[in-house]
Amino acid sequence: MSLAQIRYFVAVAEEKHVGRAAERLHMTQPPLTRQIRSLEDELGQPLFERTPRGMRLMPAGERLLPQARAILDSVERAAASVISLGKRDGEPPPD
Amino acid sequence: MSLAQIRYFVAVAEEKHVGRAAERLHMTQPPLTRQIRSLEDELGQPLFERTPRGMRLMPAGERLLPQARAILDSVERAAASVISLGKRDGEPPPD
DNA sequence: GCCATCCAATACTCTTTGGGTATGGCACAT
DNA sequence: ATGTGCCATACCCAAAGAGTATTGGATGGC
Repeated sequence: MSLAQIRYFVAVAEEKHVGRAAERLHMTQPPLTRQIRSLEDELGQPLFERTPRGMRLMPAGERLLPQARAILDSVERAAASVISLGKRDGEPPPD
Repeated sequence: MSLAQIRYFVAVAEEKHVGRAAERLHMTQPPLTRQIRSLEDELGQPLFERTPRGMRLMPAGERLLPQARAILDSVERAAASVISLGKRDGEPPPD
């Protein structure tokens, strides 16, 4: 499970559509399809149900989504927090 | 910033020694050195001070360490939480 | 019922990333 | 001054990941 896969998962969950999610991620559909499948394989169960109109979250996916968002957020804030140390003057993040 | 880099960073921070950290990570020293440097480049500042006896955390590294651990923990728990849905019978993680 | 359409999935290639081996450079201890 | 113990660099190779082209499958219009 890589950060990229987590980002991909969130994008597909939100767009409910691999094609649109790929566009949003600035990549093409096939590699995105593969990464989602690979993530499902690793977790041992399907995260999405494939319908003719797109992708629909299954229970495992519903369980993962909020945690996935939280992880991406933590990473973002960790990076910002460290980077901000480099800025001259104030040190915004108190923690 | 990848999950692998975060794991590498934590290992080096704990071992204070690239060689030992590499051993613990089941890899060799050179790629580990490179990944640490690449992380420092991305964050725009050094995380470690290089001394003749090993690696010592600098302020940016001290700031990052707890957040890095928390991220790895979140990922671990997210995966476990989803995987547990597949197990027959009980569903341990209530959340 | 048949065809056009709109999805995701697969086959295949190529670029990029990441790890390994060998070696260099630097500081300290003796 | 030489040996030892670090991290850094050079170079190569294997594995991961993204792109293009195409297939397969379900649905909806006619």
